[in-house]
Amino acid sequence: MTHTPDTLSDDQTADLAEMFRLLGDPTRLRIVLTLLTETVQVGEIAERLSVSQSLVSHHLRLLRAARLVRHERKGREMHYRIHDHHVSCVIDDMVAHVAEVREAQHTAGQEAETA
Amino acid sequence: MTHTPDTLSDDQTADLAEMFRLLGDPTRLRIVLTLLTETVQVGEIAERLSVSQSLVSHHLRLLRAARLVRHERKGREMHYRIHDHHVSCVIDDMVAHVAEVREAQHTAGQEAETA
DNA sequence: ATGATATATGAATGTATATTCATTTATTGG
DNA sequence: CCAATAAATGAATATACATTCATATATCAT
Repeated sequence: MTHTPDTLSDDQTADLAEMFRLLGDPTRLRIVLTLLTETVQVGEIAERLSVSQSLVSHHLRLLRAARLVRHERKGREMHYRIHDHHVSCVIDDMVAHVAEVREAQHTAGQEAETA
Repeated sequence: MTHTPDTLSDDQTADLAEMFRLLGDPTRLRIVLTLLTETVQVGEIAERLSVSQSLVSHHLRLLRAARLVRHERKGREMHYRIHDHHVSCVIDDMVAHVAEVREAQHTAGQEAETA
């Protein structure tokens, strides 16, 4: 059911947590979602998400370091895109999970989430 | 390449970020990893990870609310396990990503991570 | 009922970090 | 070279939240 070895090294576990943590911030996640299907330059990301260019840059630096996104210079512009399909997969799976949870919650009506 | 619609509702995006955030804490992630292949009771999780029972309980509550894990009472014990295969998939994919990043970093030698 | 075990909860706190603002570094065109 | 545009960086701050400690709830055995 899972290919993940049940024992990961401390380093691997830390890296894994760090990746998830990076996607765990709403602004940063929205940036990643923006880059999921397109290559977009910094200024336009900021514009689309209505956040400051500075903030986008700060976040992109972290996302780059974790290789969640790639960048390439085109003149004065920096073009960013998702790093690879693993990242897309992770997000796809999580979107599916969220969808299921929401469905379950609707089905369950207004009961407490976890009884 | 991705099935994720490029426009998610604000709520969906928030939920998505919340899920990732939950996996983004090292302790909480280790708890989830523990439950990836087995059903384990609270006390034993605490023991295996060498953290307090209280802390494990606090984390499990959050993981439960997000339906990242399920629980079932067996006498005085609470048995926890991963909620569903989506969660396993997310982790598998991310493990693969981390593995690739590490490989790339080795290959690249000691250059700066993002030039 | 009582004591013992397993888990959950609440409040308090220190730390990590998202965001802002000001500034700096690149790159292009004149 | 200069001005203009695009992006990156550093420092400062306010806030969120992981952890601890003390206590409460639940279940079982006697």
